[in-house]
Amino acid sequence: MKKHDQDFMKRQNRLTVFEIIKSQQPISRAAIAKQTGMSPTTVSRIVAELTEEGYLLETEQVSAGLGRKSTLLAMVDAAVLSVGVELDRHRIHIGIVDIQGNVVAKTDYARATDESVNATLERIGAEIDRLTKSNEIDCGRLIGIGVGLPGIVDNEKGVVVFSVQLGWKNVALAEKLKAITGYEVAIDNELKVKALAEHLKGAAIGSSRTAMLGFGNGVGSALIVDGEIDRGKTNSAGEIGHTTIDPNGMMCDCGKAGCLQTYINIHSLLSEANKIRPVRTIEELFEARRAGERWAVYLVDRALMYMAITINNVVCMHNPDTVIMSGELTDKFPEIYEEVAELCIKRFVWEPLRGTFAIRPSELSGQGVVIGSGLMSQNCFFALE
Amino acid sequence: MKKHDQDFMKRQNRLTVFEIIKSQQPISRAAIAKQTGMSPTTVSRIVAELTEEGYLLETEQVSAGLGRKSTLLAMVDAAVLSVGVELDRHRIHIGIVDIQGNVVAKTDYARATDESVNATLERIGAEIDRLTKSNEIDCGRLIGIGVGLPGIVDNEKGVVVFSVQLGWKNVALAEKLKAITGYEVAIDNELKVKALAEHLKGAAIGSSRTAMLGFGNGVGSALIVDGEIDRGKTNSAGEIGHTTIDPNGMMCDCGKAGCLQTYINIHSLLSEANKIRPVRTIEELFEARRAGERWAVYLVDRALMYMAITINNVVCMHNPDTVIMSGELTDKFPEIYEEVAELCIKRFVWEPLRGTFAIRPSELSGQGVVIGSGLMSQNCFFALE
DNA sequence: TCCATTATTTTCACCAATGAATTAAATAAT
DNA sequence: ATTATTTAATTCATTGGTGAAAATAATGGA
Repeated sequence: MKKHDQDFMKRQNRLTVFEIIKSQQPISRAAIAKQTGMSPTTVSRIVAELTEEGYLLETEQVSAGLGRKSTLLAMVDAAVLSVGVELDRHRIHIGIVDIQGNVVAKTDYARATDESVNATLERIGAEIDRLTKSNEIDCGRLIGIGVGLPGIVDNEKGVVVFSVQLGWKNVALAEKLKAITGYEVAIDNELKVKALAEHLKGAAIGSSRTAMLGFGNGVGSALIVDGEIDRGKTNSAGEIGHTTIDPNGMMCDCGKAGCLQTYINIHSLLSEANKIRPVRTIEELFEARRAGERWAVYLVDRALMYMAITINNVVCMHNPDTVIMSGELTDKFPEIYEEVAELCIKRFVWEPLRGTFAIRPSELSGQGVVIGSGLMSQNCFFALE
Repeated sequence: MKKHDQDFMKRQNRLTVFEIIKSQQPISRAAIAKQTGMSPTTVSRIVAELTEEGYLLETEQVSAGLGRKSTLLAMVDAAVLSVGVELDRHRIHIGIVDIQGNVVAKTDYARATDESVNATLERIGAEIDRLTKSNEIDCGRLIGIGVGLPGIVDNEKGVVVFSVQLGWKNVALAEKLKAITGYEVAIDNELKVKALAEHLKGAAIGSSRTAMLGFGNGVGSALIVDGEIDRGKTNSAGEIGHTTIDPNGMMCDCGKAGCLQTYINIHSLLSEANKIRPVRTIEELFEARRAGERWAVYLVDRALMYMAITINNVVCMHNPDTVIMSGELTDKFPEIYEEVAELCIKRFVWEPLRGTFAIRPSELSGQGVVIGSGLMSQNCFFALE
């Protein structure tokens, strides 16, 4: 429970006006007043402030029937910029993201899997520097850096608690990167920020409850409730890779039997396939399936079935209005989306829940993490300031 | 996004002070000021108001070391009363609940399973009337009625969307009961209010993320996040009875194969048992298991295993700090609690999640719904007023 | 032209919260 | 016992955001 003083009240109202303009622009002062219940006085004052500070712009005048025309307001997209970083084992993507989630500049490069934390961060710092300079970014408008990475991440403390993929444990990433770059740094799990990106700019715009599923190397889920990332008590919400799907099933790397990820994971699929025939890539496996080879059909069909089951189980627990499928599997083989969605609804979803949600493919796959982490860091900024 | 004006600010601060006193009483004005960051002036004014209105009481003076003694403040428990109703197929429990969740008066009676909605509500109204009169309850302090029942319930609209157990569909329960009694009525799913009760007064006090599991006739879960019931987009969050646990498994009543509830449900267990030997009650089944009869051991062990799996899966998705086991099965056979909890942690929980949560048996089983629904209706009151 | 209508700005009063100063009541030091 | 110190609570004046009403602006229609 927070103290509510005049200052807090003002900041909240500013934020409200700001968010409305951001999402409904162009919009008039009067419309904002009507929608929020604030007095026109207040809206005008806040708008004047925000304009003064360079966040807003009056665009055209429009007549809404009778009476004086309204003056429409719009965001100055470049008024707030942030950096979004996708930090993966093999590759790093960096982008400059504006207030609307547009990527105004970007770069990416390979990362050596054995590179140290410090070396990785130094390089990121240098690349951000290069990127801002070569694109003549107004660094005065750059308010922070967001980083999305695989693993359990403590957003509040800015610490990577545990990342199997990166091999990191209790790394004070935000602090270190801030020391290097000078910017505020917000970090989070990559699937969670990706979900945020889809909610703000992708396939889940307007959704008040978005469940994101990631099928790739590992299985994960993330939930956005009323625009907020649901992180769980210890930042592990959505770690569904180790939900038990078959207590008598295959052994998982984690030492338990029947973990979900054992049946969907690209890595697992390949190692299962290799018991039958040498298969190097997931593409080969899907090719063999298309060719109708029994073992490939079996393996992939089973994976798709478990994907459908996962969607159903997530829906039962979370009751979302939108489910987004994403990850390496759906990126590489977009045709499976329809198959899984149909299978899920026809075979697994309980009748009363049918029609309460939509299943959609990710729309930002390539840039989701960059956009999401960039926007997340902007949220942190506005929450504080 | 809500409008923040002075009035809102005042109500929020009042609420903050109120909640702190409720949960930390007896406490001094100074301590509240320190904790909230409000000025002593503000706290004093709010306390004066609340005292004036009869909600608070100065108790004793206590010296906290040096300086002037603090005057401790406490709630007047009977200042706010509400009615909690547990509405089940066969039986109805009614209680008068004070602000601390104490049941100050109660009654219960059988309900004919074919009784109409109106007859059921008329009877509830009459019983509430009788209860308040015979216990000399100050009806001026009675601010509302809360009802907990099985099924999908739209709390906001006050409508029972769908209840298999009661055979109701789209019943405007809150409206009807308000028309009969004159009191404000808040309704919700029984497991959800039970979770709220455990959070406020039972096994999950102090938890910021409580997952409640109900194992009985049907399987369900409920989640309390920061003291708020998580209802989902269409009030179906936690409907885990129809999560798919074995795609090639037994048929469920719902027409799908391998639903979780098919393996845990008391009804299912009995019908499975009866394929082998006539068994009338769940007690007989457990008795047979204790006697070491193979088929009974198999059926019950399988149910317990799926209960353990359910806990694991809920933990993976929600990442709670506390998991509460409740329901007819754990009420009747409390010994299974240890067995399930141990099995869950040893066999199913992923290493990084171990130690992040506690599994506890419900502490309010008999009165959870009455207390929870009563307290829920009080929350609604304070949120509005 | 004048009037009704709607949008925006200006002026001003209101009031919740705050901070400084004060009063109250205790303990510690002398 | 007396004084200094510490903490609690109250009193009073100030601050600042908001809302209400009036003023101003701009438009379409009679």
